[in-house]
Amino acid sequence: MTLTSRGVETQNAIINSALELFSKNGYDATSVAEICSKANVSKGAFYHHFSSKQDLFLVLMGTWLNDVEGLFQSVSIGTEDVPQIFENMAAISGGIFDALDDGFPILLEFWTQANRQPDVWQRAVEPYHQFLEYFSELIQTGIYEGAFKKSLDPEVSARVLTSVAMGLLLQATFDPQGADWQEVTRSGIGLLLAGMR
Amino acid sequence: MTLTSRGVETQNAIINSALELFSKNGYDATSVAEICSKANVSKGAFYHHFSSKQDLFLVLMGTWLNDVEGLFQSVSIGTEDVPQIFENMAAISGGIFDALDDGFPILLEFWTQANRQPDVWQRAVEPYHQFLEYFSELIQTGIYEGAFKKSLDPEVSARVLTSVAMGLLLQATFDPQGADWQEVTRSGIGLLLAGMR
DNA sequence: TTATTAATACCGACTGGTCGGTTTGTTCTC
DNA sequence: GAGAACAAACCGACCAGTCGGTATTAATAA
Repeated sequence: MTLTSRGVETQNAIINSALELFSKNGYDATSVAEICSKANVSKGAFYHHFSSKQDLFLVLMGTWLNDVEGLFQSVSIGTEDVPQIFENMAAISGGIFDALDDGFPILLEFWTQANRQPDVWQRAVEPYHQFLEYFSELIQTGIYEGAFKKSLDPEVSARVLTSVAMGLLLQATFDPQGADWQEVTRSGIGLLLAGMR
Repeated sequence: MTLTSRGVETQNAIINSALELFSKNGYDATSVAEICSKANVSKGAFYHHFSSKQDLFLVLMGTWLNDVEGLFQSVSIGTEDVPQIFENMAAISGGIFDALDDGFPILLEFWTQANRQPDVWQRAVEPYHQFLEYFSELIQTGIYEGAFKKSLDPEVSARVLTSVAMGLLLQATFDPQGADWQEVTRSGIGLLLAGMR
């Protein structure tokens, strides 16, 4: 099963269309025909490249999670002060998701699908755990450097930090005009870091 | 347009079946026929009581949000120490959602639907804002009582607190076995309160 | 108490249309 | 010319919602 350059192009077209439609209307409410139409591609082409709608979803989720991981890794280079890293993350958190086109809605879609379909769940847990571990290690370093109090449990704190981030994104997506979310995010991370010192 | 006791019973049967199915499989993946079957009710009965599938969803969301509000109000009576109230909330947060049958998955469903359908959004914003206001007032009281530092912005802090709660529920639903979520919740609220003092 | 009326509650077959996926055949590309 | 890439017609299952008609229940009159 080789791949011509033309093939890769249509694959990308399908993936991009699907990303947009899934995040706007959800997995179930998005039809394969709709995806094909937006990608200027026939159904035959679709099922030549993907074995099913779910298959496309899994591929989509995989590539998206990879992209996110790359972006997050790139944030923490050049700085050694751990609290500063978290504050940097907070400062650009909006931008990170903007850079990924459709941002949080699609993550929410991944989340709900993973809660329902075991195969989706299995593909999502590992990146999720890796992400937590990355945070955990960062916090551990912070403790070692004396920036955080020694009684802190890195793993637990990592989950709390993740919670704040996810909760803020959830609210910001739901009610974008409701608050200055950049300010709320900055303040939230600030409160948490203050509690961790 | 009156209602016989028989009518109320079938209404409840439909609502309960729908609650279960919506939270398990989602709104789109749940068919009206499925709901009827589970409720031992015909399609005719369904459309006698609800004008559409969406209508049922809105009714369902309304009653659920009312129930949640009642539960949260009932938590804060009998105590005057504001930080203690939050710690109590954290302690019973798991129980609160257990008491509401299907807990967080259905809330997630409300959230995603509200992000997509304007009418759902409109019905959800008001309770959401009321909830935030309730938290905000609680924090304001805490500041007045000297439990929190004066530089704290009550509204912003309320949103941060909500974020932690939602983020924790999100993670706990996704990965129930991944951690001792009761402990993580306790610790998370603890960190936040420490930062607020 | 009983018969009548009317409104509520309900049934299930049916409809127009959409869905994910298949099939058959054509067109590119190497 | 061989296999990859694509197009479009097609299929059966399923969907939300409708409709003509039937029970059930409550109010009213005899």
